[in-house]
Amino acid sequence: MPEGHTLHRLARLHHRRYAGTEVRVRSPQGRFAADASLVDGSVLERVEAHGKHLLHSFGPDRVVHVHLGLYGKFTEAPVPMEEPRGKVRMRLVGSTYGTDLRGPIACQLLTGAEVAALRSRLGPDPLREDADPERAWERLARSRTSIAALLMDQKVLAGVGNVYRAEVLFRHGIPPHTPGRELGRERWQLVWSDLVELMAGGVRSGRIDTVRPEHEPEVMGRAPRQDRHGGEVYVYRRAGQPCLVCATPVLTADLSGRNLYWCPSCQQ
DNA sequence: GCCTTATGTTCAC
DNA sequence: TGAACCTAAGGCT
Repeated sequence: MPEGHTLHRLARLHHRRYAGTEVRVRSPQGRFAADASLVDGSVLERVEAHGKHLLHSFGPDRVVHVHLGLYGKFTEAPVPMEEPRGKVRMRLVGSTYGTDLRGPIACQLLTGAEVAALRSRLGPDPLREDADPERAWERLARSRTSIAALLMDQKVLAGVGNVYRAEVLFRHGIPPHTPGRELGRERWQLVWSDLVELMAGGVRSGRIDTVRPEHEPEVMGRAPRQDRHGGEVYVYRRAGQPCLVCATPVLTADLSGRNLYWCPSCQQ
């Protein structure tokens, strides 16, 4: 589930639910227990996301850092909550709601300096006001690596995952193997502003929808369909199926361990 | 029920 | 480049 929009959506939700109040923080599973005891009963000051990283601040030197990885999930329930079921890494309970975290790749307490180090490893995040797309362009402009690989590199750009990568390249007709430095600055600016818009939509809806109005099922005279993750997309996980625009079969390939999808005809 | 797969990252070689 | 990690859902039998 987690590309950047998911984390920003969670940040927004957790801020609304829990910020400004004292919260109980515990680790029923135990793996986060020592850190949890250091913030348990404290006032949660704010929650924010940077790329796919979620930060719950209890003070400048007490920041809970969560990265969901591929499997991590938050669930929530009104208080009083039932006994935790399964492996709950962190349970955070406020006055009206509580939330359980399972299966994250990271859940740890960080100091201010550690948070700064984390941020310095991340490229600009299309979902953050403070993002500077020029920083990403500087990396792209001197790289022979494919744009498909660069879009997924969190040091270049923070928050884009496998779905947004495939979809934004399709929407701009960019062949995925194009070297970063051959993209051109103007094209990059268009891609960036499209990501800003697409991902903001993802934060609002909680799903990834990338199909333009003119290609929607009703307009194209085909049956409505949704990707497994709940949204409507052009090429992601549609290998072998006809392109929604030109009917050419969608291709797939392994690119450094991740599945890449594209239309060889629309993206030339 | 078992097997595969997955919107991710890190570490060892 | 490949394995490891953590969990759940879908497809298969």
